[in-house]
Amino acid sequence: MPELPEVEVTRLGFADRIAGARIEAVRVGKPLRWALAVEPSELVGRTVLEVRRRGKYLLIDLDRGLLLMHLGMSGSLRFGAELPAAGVHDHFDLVTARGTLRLNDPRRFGAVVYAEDEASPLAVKLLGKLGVEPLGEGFDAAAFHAELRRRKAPIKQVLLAGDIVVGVGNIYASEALFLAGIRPTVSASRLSRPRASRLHAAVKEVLARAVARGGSTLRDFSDSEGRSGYFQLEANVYDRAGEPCRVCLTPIRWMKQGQRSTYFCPTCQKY
DNA sequence: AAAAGCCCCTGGATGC
DNA sequence: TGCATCCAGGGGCTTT
Repeated sequence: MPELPEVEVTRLGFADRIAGARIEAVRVGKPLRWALAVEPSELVGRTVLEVRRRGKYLLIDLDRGLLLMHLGMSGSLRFGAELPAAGVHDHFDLVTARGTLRLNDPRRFGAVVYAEDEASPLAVKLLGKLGVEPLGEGFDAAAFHAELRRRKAPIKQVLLAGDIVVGVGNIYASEALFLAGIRPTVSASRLSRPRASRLHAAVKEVLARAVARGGSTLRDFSDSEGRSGYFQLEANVYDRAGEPCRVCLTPIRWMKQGQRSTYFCPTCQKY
């Protein structure tokens, strides 16, 4: 579920409130993708400094060490002073003096991992190969084009890989390519400078817009206060197979690319 | 180095 | 109603 917009909306919902809070207890449920890598009791007494985001990871800085969190496919975070008793899919609780941060993740592709610092081997393994932040200063159209020219894989899969630019998942890859008028199957290396530029702008636009709409709620995404997102209501192609294109009325097409669904308009995205 | 497949796991929708 | 199949916002790991 969570791509950059959902992760960022989640972060914005609790970062300010948890900053400065002392950790009172840590509860772990079923195993997530990786082990926590620290004894939960060792975190008690530490203080949360701030919450950052890198790609789809959340980085929770403590006065010593940090927690790396990932929501996987089905994860969501809640933060509140009076959460109900933990349910079967609540697999991590960070209980602080200001409230509890709780990870709910039915499929358990998500993760919570402790690292002493960002240079630790574990943190480097997870964060080291990430591309640039699409909403930051480092996302440059010319550099983006230069990177794309080195890749022969289909542009959709190159966007998804996250090693050139981070945060673009399955929804927003399809949406950005629609906005840019680019067929998802074209080799990244064949995009001209102007077309790469359009894609660069489309990625920024679609992600920023999705953040403003509170993300996309297709099944179960909700933010740290349980609120749904609304971007899905203005999706042009994602999950709209067979429905008319909002621009030209051609039925939206569905296909598989590397085990993931891709949606596109065969008319607006001719090549 | 890059690309393609394979998994991890649970639950909802669909079809017979 | 029951059961099988397919699909789902990700991404690390292994193999070509």
